[in-house]
Amino acid sequence: MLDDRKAAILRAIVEEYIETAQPVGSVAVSRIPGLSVSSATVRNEMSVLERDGYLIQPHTSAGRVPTDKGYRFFVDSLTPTGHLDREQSEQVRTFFAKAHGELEKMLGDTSRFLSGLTDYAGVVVRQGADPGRIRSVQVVGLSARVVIVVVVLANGAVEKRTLELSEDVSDAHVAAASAHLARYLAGGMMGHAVSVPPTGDEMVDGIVRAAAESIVHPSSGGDGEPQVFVGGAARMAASFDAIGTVRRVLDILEQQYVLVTLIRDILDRGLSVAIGAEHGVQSLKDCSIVISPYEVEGEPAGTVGILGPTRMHYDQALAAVAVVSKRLGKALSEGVDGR
Amino acid sequence: MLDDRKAAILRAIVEEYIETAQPVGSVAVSRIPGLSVSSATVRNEMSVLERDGYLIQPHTSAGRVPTDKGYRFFVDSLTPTGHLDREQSEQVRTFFAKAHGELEKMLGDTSRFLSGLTDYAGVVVRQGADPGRIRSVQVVGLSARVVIVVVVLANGAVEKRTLELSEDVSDAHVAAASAHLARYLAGGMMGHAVSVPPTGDEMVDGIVRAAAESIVHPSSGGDGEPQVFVGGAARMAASFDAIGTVRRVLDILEQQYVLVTLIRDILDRGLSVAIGAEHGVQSLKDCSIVISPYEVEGEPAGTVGILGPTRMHYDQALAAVAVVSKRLGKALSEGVDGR
DNA sequence: CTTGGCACTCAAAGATACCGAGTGCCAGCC
DNA sequence: GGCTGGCACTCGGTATCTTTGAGTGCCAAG
Repeated sequence: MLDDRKAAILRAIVEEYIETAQPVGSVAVSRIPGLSVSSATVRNEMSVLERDGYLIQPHTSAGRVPTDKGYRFFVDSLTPTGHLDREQSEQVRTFFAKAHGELEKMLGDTSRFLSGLTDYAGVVVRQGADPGRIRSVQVVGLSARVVIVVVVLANGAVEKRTLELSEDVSDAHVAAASAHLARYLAGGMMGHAVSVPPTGDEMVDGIVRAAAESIVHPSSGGDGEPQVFVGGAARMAASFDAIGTVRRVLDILEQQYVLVTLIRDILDRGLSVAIGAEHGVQSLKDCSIVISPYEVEGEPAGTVGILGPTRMHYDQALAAVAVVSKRLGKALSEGVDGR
Repeated sequence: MLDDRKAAILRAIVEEYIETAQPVGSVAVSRIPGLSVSSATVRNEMSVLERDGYLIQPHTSAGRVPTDKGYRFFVDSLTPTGHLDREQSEQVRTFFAKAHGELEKMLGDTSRFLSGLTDYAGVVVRQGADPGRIRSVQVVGLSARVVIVVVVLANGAVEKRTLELSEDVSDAHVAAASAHLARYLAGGMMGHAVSVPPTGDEMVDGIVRAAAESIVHPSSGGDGEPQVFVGGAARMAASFDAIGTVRRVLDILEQQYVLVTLIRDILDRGLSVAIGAEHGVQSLKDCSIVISPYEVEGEPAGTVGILGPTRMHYDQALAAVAVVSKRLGKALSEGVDGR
């Protein structure tokens, strides 16, 4: 749809604009090596590219700036090298060598690390259902009607669900339910249906049913919702000079629900990059998101991503996100750090 | 140290400046009701206040702006009404009526709520040691050398500590240690020393000792460090117009360690407000912090606070922070929401 | 001690001119 | 037909200068 020369010109303009944040003029483009045409020719091509919606002019007598469509073409035509430069690879290596600690801490650290690596904001979303193998289940009574279910997964994650029961239960009931659940759920997978046979005691079975339900159905109760970790939000401030833009973007970064929806949306569309207004969020029209899901033990467990200005270094961002998601998945699959 | 008239003039200037963010001139001050002096007199007084370090002039032929010392005088002379206005009280009521869920979620929500209430950034710090009564202790093996200790507290909080042992242990050892710890620690207080008698089995005792240590000594292992929740960081962007300032402040808000140290420092000095450069953090020289510790079941459990520009509405901030810390402590003391 | 008066200062806001990067278009050339 | 050099034109950005007015400091008189 774009002949070679137009494509080359468009790519050059996008690259130049990403680098300088200044509208790109025909003379600058005509100077790129490998394209030996005069600036007049470039001008003609550029005006076609503008007519077709790949570029716009901020005003007459200024150079051109890529539109979302222009960036999209650029990103799609990117040969995914998937390689970081030497220094960055080194950073990734040291980070994951040192990475350790609780799951949440690890994910938070990863978001900050991603941000430092790319100089944009880093995001890590942990999907609600942790697909780990259940290592232990325990029910603890807090008051006459409230019990808490604590599940320890093989990777060291601890899930808790607070349950409110419909009638008072005794400590003996709770203990019986705890033992019963432990017997039937240990070794199973979090979020998978498991049938737990009744014990015969109606009180105990009530607790067992509620607890099993809360484990199988991640959305019910507890912190079953996805967790979001945002790191390096401050770096967004450096990417924009309009204070209003910064504010709007930070605002979105705090609304975890919006972020999660947004990321899920991009994944559902089979994309790994969303540019400017492609995602529906008005406040992020000057931003792009680059994401990559990660898997723990072969099961999708979450997503890592980067939020930056539309004029971001897509190649680096894509590579960074890909590498980090892979390493993160691997690190988490290995279970706790001590092994 | 300041006569009545100077104090009145200084207060008027601070109030006016907080309201308008513009240097305050002598004419504006001379118009305040209750002070019937001419602008010339005010000018004389103002030049004395400047000499004494309460005010500065951005440049000749501009009005005056309060210094940190000026704000300090203002804050110290504030009669603490401790009352929020009608609408805000209403907001606090509804928030705490609806507030529920996991402890972490609750604290995060509180930080966001504080931010919404005051229009500055909200901060909640949870001190490392949760002083709750221990409801249950369990040790779960993750691999041959790694075990995780899960403690459920009476208020529904779940603490975990990952331990790496010096030698391989069997499941039987872990189970024995778990049972032994449960017997001796249940009912005790988190963070308090408890003597657990040896079992005689050296393997089991090794686990028991390590686990007990991690519970008693909150700093060792696990997520014993204080947790920080920051809400409404985006609102900081509205308070400043220099993009650099916004960046620096956001940066600090992400460095949890700095925040914790800073807040502890203020508390140690017996203050509840730190203005501008009073705290040592250079990046926050244009910010003030208003804090108030909260207690759960009579024991200090953390701190809530607000970070805003030095020209913040101190009376409202102080009242908001005081009310929220009290209500938060109460809400957490009541234990889980279901009761 | 207070006050009105007055000269002085200086940032901010306009006004004006200029510069130059960049465009569009055209006529000539390959 | 497509490419190119040339040229007139546009228009945002910068620099310079002026004006304006809020605000000060000081002084002499009340």
